[in-house]
Amino acid sequence: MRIGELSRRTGVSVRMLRYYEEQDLLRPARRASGYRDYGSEDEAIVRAIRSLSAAELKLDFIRRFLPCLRSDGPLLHPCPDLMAAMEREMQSLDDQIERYRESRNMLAGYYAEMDAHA
Amino acid sequence: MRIGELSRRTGVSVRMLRYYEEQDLLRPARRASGYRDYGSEDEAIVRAIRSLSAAELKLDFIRRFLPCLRSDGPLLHPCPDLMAAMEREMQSLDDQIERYRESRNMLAGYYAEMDAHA
DNA sequence: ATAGACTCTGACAGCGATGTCAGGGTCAAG
DNA sequence: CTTGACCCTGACATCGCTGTCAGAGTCTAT
Repeated sequence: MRIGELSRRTGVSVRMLRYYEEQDLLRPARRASGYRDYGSEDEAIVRAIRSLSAAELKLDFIRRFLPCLRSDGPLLHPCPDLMAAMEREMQSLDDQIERYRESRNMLAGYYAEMDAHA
Repeated sequence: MRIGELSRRTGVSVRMLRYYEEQDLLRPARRASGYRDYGSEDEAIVRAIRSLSAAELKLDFIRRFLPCLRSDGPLLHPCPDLMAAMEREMQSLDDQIERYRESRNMLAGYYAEMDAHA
């Protein structure tokens, strides 16, 4: 499929799809015309990328998961470096979640206070 | 106190303290020399700002809480606009937390898979 | 063949939070 | 009075992601 269709299907802008390629996250085939030609597995990849980057994982980091994400690709063998990076990343996600919780509570506190004074 | 001391106490860079002022979050007095002169309540404000912005609340939004944060200031009366904004913000924090959870789980899944293949 | 929708590349702009540098005052201790 | 630490302003740079624009092909349906 061409880029427009993939964009429609995934809700990711054409611009970003090109950017993903630039970042080496996608490698669509090219037609004679130069048009990008995406396979159906790319749709799943794009969705996975969105999920991961919705939690502020950098594309730089996500790229290292490509072998995991590509269903057809070789199984990712356990690379110690990558696993260590993942641990750090998970820890940092946990921390971030905790910070979000605190902020949420802080907001809720102010909110309740205001509400009481209403 | 001068800016350097406040910076040391809060762990916030001098640059950022000036930036906060630029964003109208702090309004230190000025000495004849032009030096900023912070009061002790500013320390608490800076900490609160850090907490809130650690959860990616924009300074633009945090600014609206200033009357809440300033202990000496007038009690914030319940402004419907602000309360609506807070609701949106809390909702968006909840969403964000959820996304982080999903990503964390996704990562954990990959991690476990790798570990199993080790 | 022509219009209209689609695609290409390349470049520049903007977000918000930060760092950093330059050129210049201020102040306290020796 | 000089030195060193501190402060001032203003500006430019960076990060990653995203939009947008321009100029130029491509493709499809009439």
